[in-house]
Amino acid sequence: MATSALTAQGEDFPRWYQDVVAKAEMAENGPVRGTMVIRPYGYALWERVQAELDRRIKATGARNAYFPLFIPESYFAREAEHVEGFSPELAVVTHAGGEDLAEPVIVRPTSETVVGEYMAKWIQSHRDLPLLLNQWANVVRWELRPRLFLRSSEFLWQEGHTAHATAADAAAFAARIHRDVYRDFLVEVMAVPVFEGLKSPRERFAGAINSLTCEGMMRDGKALQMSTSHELGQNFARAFNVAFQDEGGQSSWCHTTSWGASTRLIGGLIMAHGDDRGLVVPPRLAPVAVVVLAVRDEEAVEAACAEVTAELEAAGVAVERDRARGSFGRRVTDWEIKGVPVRVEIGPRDLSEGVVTLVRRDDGARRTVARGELAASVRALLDEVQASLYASARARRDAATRDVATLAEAVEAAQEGFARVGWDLVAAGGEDELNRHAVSVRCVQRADGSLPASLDESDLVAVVAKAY
RNA sequence: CGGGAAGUAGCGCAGCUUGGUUAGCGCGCCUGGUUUGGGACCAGGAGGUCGCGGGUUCAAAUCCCGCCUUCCCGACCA
Repeated sequence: MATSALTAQGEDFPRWYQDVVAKAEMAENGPVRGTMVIRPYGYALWERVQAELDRRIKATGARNAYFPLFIPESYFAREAEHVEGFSPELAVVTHAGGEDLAEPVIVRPTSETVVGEYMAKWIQSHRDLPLLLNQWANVVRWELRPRLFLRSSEFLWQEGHTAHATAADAAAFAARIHRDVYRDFLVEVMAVPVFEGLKSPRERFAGAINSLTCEGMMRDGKALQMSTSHELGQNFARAFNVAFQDEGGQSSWCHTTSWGASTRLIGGLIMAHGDDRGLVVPPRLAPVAVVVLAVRDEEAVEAACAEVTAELEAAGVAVERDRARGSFGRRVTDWEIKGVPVRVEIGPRDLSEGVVTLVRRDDGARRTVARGELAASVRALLDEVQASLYASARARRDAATRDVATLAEAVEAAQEGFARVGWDLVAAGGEDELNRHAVSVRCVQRADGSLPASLDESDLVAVVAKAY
């Protein structure tokens, strides 16, 4: 057996991450610093993320629309915190069409401003509310320290924007998106257990009055924000005159929300489940859930592979037949790096016994099943793998999370994983102390781990960690 | 943007300290053959402005200066 194709996680985690991204043929750097070329396999994963999120987003009643890439610079100036938060990472077009522009144009880092402008036109009456929009788009935030999928100067995402008549309605909708779109997707599809909670005022989105987050734990113990949902209060409505008349003819500002998840989720997928053999993709997310491999290049074996592939396809399984040349071991390794959850291996021995061999990517366990039970066995095995990935991610996360009583203990625990410490302690000046040690407040939650209604609740707990 | 490390074939590297024939090695790639139940082997072959620009020198991958890029740590962030 040859040496590993990848740097071991324990040896150098960031290097391992890069190796996986490269060797699984997911993405590479673009010619301009911070840009990313997403290769077909990486994009197929993103398309699965899109499909699952889009379905859930539409189920909430939101509809897709598209707003322009270019935003007038003046829009940003209208919301003070927003412009302050984003100005360091804006890309600005000052020259186009062969001359200097009268007003510079911002390449969107997010679209609250331009959406606000059009919401104002579209909303007159309480009957126009709620207005529930989503867009799939690229955005640009100039990054000083780019990293494929995790931090690139241009990335892909969805951003939802909604307008409501009341603060309570806006808050309820943001919570619904958080729960029914993001948390449900992360847990049920991506098999990533999440810490959910509210962002501390310091970690909040620029211009929001409240931010909800799903935080995942990566296999090196660091945190990754997987999604955010923001209550924007009336801040943007005021800045863009998004107003409506109620039943009594009274005019008031709308309450808006925004919420997003990005290609960063692919980075989270890699780091939440990946192991020393490469990527590990949960079956429900996998663009290829099953790969069928011929152990030997023999006619009868190839014919059986073709039959099995067709049978699984007919059974609704995302199956691909391995067509690569080279030794069996090499082909196996290549599919392992790509994280395909289940392999069907067929060789002469299987043929003579009327069985096929099924191998799990996550634990390497193999079993043989009768040809007649193939489709049912594969489906059951995929469900098993899905459940098992979530369970082991959950076990790792719980083992690396400590409840502590002091800031010093929290900093110490954050060297290896997450710490849960009283929010009162953190809010009373403790956040500076944590930040000095590169530890940040990932979210604030109730003691039982549930989502609080506001930071004003008593006995809240801060989940703190080092973060990507 | 601050601190550190590095740029030599598609990828990973050696050579640089002490300047001097035709710049090497592994993987990958191409051709042919033998192989294939966990990263196969043999034979032949292609592939290089040594990151870019300038300087020193009879002579620069090697020494000097500037710039660019990448990676790590920090600040910022989805």
